[in-house]
Amino acid sequence: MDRVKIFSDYIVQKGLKTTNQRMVILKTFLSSRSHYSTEELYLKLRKKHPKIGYATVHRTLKLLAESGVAIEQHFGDRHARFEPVRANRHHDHLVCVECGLIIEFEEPNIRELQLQVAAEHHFKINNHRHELYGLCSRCAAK
Amino acid sequence: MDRVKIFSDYIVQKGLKTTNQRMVILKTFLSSRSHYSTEELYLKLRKKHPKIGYATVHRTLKLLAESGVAIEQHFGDRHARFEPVRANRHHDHLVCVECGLIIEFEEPNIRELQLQVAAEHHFKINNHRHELYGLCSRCAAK
DNA sequence: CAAGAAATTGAAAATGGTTTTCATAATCTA
DNA sequence: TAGATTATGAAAACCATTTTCAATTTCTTG
Repeated sequence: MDRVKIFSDYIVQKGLKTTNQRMVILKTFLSSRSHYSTEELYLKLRKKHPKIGYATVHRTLKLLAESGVAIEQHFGDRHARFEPVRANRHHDHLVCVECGLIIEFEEPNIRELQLQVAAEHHFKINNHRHELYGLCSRCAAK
Repeated sequence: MDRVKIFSDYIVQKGLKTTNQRMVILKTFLSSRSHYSTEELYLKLRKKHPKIGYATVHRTLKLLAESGVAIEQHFGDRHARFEPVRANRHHDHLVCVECGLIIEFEEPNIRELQLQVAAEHHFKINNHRHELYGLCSRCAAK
């Protein structure tokens, strides 16, 4: 289903309101590269929509996460990042600690092993975090 | 090698000083359950050593991490946690989102797959984070 | 062993990302 | 379209973390 619709439905279902700001934020969020921090998205939005406040961006990102359109991530640095939910729901990340490059990868065998481990410990897994930190080829070459 | 010695050596090598506070913090840190947050350790220490300040605990934990005796972790909640380094250096975590239970596990096959993925993307991995979040058997049963 | 240099400590203040407050504005219901 | 409710933006509050600074402790050197 279209992610805009998912969000709209969530808004209605919760008795919230559809505002210009929310739609602008959602579209900008969906249309660009992933892994936005609140500040990055705020700065980007400000160019075309100087009146949108930081708090609104922040609240909307939280709302996007709530509605299932975005996922909140916490990489090593201090700020949260938000990533649009896409078809390949389950992927993990390679993060370059030097330049900040983030590469997504999917490895079904890892998934399988995760489930196995969880079963061994009688855990019921809701979500997970799996990130590999290091140097990308470019930074390693320096 | 003994972890107290590793730390002492680090202190000397860096031209720092061996203080009572540092030794007390180190020993308490090593002698108890893992995964302390700064505040938890501070509160625990305060019972027997009421004069140790929060800042000192914080600085010492950072120092422990620097010296390789501790590893700084960031789980979902907002504060950092520190874990003593042990023999099974490479392990991952199962975290119960309900009661906070943390179980460590090791799965060599996952490690292998990680290396493989990194190689595919020409990444040089320094460290990683791998956590599975969900409900432990006890909480799932409720 | 004592004195001086240098590092450490603890309390309080600063920092910085995140979250909340509050008056005003916009949306939506009836 | 009015009235009720939610959203917005700016500023303030929050809170874990980090830094500052005067006083204290450690350690080196004479």
